[in-house]
Amino acid sequence: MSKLKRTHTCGQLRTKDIKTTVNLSGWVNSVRDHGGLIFIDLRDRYGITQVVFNPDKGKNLYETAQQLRHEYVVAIQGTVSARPAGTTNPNLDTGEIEVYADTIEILNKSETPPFEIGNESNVSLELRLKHRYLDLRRPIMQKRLIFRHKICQTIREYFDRLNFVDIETPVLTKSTPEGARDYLVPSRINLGKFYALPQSPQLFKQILMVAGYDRYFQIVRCFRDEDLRAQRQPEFTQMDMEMSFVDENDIIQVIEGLMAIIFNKVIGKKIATPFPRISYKEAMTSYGCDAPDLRFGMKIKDISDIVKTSSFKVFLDVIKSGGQIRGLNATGCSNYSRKDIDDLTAFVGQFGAKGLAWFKVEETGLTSSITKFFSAEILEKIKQRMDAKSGDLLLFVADKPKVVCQSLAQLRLHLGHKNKLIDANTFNFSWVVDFPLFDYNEDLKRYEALHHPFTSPHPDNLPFMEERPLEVKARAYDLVLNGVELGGGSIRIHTPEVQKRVFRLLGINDENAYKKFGFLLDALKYGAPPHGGIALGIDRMVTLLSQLDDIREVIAFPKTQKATCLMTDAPSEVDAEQLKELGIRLV
RNA sequence: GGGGCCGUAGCUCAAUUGGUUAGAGUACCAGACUGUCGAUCUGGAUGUUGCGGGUUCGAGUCCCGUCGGCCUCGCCA
Repeated sequence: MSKLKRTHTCGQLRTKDIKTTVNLSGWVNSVRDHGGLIFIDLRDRYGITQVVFNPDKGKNLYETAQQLRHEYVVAIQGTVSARPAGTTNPNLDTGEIEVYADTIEILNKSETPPFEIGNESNVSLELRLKHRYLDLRRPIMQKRLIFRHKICQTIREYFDRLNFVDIETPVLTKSTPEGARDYLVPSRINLGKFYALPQSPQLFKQILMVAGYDRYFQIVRCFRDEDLRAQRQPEFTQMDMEMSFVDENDIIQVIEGLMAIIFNKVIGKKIATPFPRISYKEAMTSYGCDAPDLRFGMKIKDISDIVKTSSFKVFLDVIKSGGQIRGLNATGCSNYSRKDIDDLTAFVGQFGAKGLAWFKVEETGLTSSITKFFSAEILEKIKQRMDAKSGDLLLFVADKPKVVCQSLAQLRLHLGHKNKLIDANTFNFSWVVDFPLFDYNEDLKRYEALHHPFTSPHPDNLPFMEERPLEVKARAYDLVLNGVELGGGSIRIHTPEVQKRVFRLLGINDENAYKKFGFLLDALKYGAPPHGGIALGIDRMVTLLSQLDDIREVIAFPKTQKATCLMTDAPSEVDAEQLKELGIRLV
């Protein structure tokens, strides 16, 4: 260890410290060698301080200073001095002062780094991930991870104050059907058997409610073995909580309070609560998705009823086969060229839409290559339905509801960004509520849980659950921020009877249910209190609050799109001996 | 599993319809310089054009394959 134990950080010294002797430690950010005078910027995570080396202070000192290069780690001792008039640096918090070095110790040298440790990063993500220790050394990355820490710390303080208990749940647990693909871990002691890494601690937190803990929370890692996206990593972090003796509003209130305090303490902003609530049906009808971005309008409208009397075969065929015609008003976009519209058509094509019908709104009325199929009366009705004014462009998709929803939802976002309708500085929270409990999977020909199989049906719907499953409402709620699902939760089923009924509807017979979820069904038998909770994606939350769009920017060691770690080279092959012990043979 | 974009000096990029010795900025190295702070000035060194094959008189450029990174559809209760 250095004899020069640091007394201050590199972001700390001010004019009031002038004439004191200090020790600083840090990384050499830059060297400016004037021959007879050497300046270095010394950096640590608190800031940058300029250190001056003068040959008058001794030959050894000066010769050592001449050896300094980028990212050398040094400790110096020196005197804090006012900078001469005209040489202060307003860009540095410490720019009024500098430290005249008396002693320097090179604690470690550094090879020339593969990229510069500045705030500007033109460097490829690939290189950043490979040398993540250097990337994370950049002030901007340190700021992001510290920001994340502060959010997590605020969450912990908040829940602690409300009497929640932080309880750890297993990482080696049981593989369950449905949901995402599990990451599996072979068991050496039980050859041929596997643990799964948790997709979430869902069942454990419910069990904790049965155990009487009443209020649980955890900031916890979750794992899902699915393909990656900019917003999706195979391992991610959730703020997970569960409460007993509550209804939807209790959970919602606690989370609104949490978000308000995070904004207040971490960002210094006030946000209005309660957050608006929008039904799943309204979200799908007006925005085409269950996590609508409410920062701008451009709502989706249905014109199926209007155009069913037209002679446009494309529309008529779609209606006949149970589809719909919906569209949106691209306000002020009637100047779009043929190519612009072709591009939009290609855009919706990737979501399954076979085409994009369009009308330009002009003073004289609607113009398009397909107006001849529509009577003047129909065109007028379309214009009214779409609130169209001269200069607008109306875009329609005709297809199955699912395709229409997805392509219009994406088109709406696309146009919102393209036409700069979205204020990037607003934080728009909302709750999406009144979800259906079940969804019908056409491919598998069976019902699936929209949320998860432990979500409570609305009690009023229990009598007809088996007869009309799709009409059953779930006691579920999703928190949406700027069009991104931050998380979701529900009031859970707390009786074995209802839980078994839901399993049966999902095609899980009692025998299988016991095999997979017996511990839950058993637990529900022994006095399970009514309970519910929610989980929020921390990575997404931090990303959005940092106004970034890639969760890798707020995760210290993220994986690539192929789910590898470029720094450690995980996953990697293992010794034949290791496989043998596990009873595993590669095929 | 499908579709798309990208890969040239340590880094970020350029290189005309395929054309002669693959360049620039920056970083790096050396020298000069006592008030710089993106220091400056002078000089220098730096390439398996990801890899393999093909087309061609000639390939960084075109084609096929492969590896890697990214975006996306499916997938993600």
